[in-house]
Amino acid sequence: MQQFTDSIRAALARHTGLAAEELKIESPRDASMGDLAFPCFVLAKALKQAPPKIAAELAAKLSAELEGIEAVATGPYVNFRIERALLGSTIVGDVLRQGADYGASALGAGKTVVIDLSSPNIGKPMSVGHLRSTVIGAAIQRILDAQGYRTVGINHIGDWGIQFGKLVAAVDRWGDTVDVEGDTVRALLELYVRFHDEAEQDPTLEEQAARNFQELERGEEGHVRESWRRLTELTLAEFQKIYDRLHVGFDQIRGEAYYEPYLGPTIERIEAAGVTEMSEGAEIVDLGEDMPPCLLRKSDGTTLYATRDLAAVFHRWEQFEFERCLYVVGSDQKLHFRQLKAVLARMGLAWEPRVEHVAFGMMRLPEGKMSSRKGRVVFLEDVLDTARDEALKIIREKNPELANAEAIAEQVGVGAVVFNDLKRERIKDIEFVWSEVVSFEGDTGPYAQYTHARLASIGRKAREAGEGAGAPDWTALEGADGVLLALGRFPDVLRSAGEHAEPSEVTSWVLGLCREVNGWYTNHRVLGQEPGVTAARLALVEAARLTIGRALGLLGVAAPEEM
RNA sequence: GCGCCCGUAGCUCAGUUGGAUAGAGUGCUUGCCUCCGAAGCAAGAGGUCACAGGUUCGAAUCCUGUCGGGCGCACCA
Repeated sequence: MQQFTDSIRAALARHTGLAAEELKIESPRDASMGDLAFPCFVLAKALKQAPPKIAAELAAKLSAELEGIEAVATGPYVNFRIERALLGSTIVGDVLRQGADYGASALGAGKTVVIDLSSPNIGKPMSVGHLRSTVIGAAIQRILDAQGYRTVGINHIGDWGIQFGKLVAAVDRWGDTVDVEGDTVRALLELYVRFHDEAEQDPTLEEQAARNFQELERGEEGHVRESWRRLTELTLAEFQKIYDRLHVGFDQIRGEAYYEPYLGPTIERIEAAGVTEMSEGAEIVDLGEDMPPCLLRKSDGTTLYATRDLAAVFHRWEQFEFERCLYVVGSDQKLHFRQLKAVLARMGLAWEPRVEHVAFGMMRLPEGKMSSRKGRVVFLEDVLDTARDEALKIIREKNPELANAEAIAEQVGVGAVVFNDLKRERIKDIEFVWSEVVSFEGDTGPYAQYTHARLASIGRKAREAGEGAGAPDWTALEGADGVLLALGRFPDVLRSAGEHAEPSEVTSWVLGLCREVNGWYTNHRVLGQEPGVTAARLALVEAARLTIGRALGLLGVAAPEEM
């Protein structure tokens, strides 16, 4: 596809005197008008002519010199129509030649992108809210990987803070009433809630918690640290089961505790930049009128979240000299990241713009905001299980002979949940509605998986029948324009999705491709045609299957051959 | 109160970074399984792009204001 836009751009540049990069080539609103379009408004001022006149003149000149591309003026637009057989052979050829690499590029060669994703808290359950950071971050990482970036996915575990003093105190008192070893997360949640309930009557609890955390901060290798370490390990092991189901891995798993030794030097570094001051007994960086100051050290001398994040970002810069450092964190923390960046800016660090908060909308329940304290949460594990069970039910009904039904139900169910989370623009809030999450029809992951399975099935049948050999007759792809153009757009979609850190660009594109493919093959039979016709259509089927599978893979959704 | 984000079909969302007659899914009403998998396809109805101004050849898109919703606002993370 790129070759067509390139040659059109080059020809336009020759005739208009504008630089090729300035010429915006877009798609016509109505596909019947052409494959590509150039609006002539930009030239009107310079040439002092009406856009329709410019379009007519350009069309005449370009038609003559572009091989295989017809240029027609429609009002103020020049519309380009690529010769059908050429379009088909070029795009299908590109896809099949590049195979699983189609859409990949070397855009990011030699550049590193650090991605902070998932980042659950020890002692709290992984809710459907954490799902967002995990699947959005992982999709962004895969999309950037495909463009040649070196990516470093970091799971920044919340394993520090006063709540661990509370947790250790609670386990010490009531640990034997719950199953900490076997069902860690639920047990710790129960203890945490109990701690807060009983602390209202018993002030010694808060005192104990504070002593515990102080011991932890001192770095003392005693009972508290031992207990903290054990709870962390048990929780992480439980989280790992979910990461396995989501097929998400990390290059680094680091708790906030990792940065403890760096906190002192971090504060010294900020002090050395001359931007710190004391205010109400706390050490702060003043950030002007626009936002509250950033607190580095509380009046009792201990550090805060922001201090640890600053330590982490310095550490990451020194380790990687990243091109971008992406924080896939909910939009409720926007102010925090604005402050973080403002501190870096005040320090005069040139790399500050490379730090980006990739914010995403909040997951809300119909009855209100989620709250683990009020028991108003949906556990991710339950969601995945329910979706898997629902998928299995449908498989038993629609495809009872399917081998490995359980394994495929897992792929479909988890795929539905993941895809649903990546479907809309990430900044938008989501209301969690069960019926939407376990829906497998329309704009859903299973719809894309189904399309993939159908295409795979046609390919299988062709191999069994020994069809598809011989020279393709590319004119047999008439009516497949929508599929071809969608396939041709894929590399651009990936680039844009990476640039914007926006996986939804890939989901909505792949749904569009699937819609085109489904429409096409219900009207154009592949098998049992003239050999040239079957060969061409089969090649398109294979190209579409590969690309859909590839796109789903980047999103973290499995693409089964049968379902 | 202040700041940031969101507002497009009954509902959930796209809308090619300012371009042509605003599109999907879902729900509703229909039609299609002797024909490569009906988790599918096709058709119909459904819109003052929250509202009011402004910027220009052109605005759902940019600016200002209003309304509605979400999130946040120094010693939690």
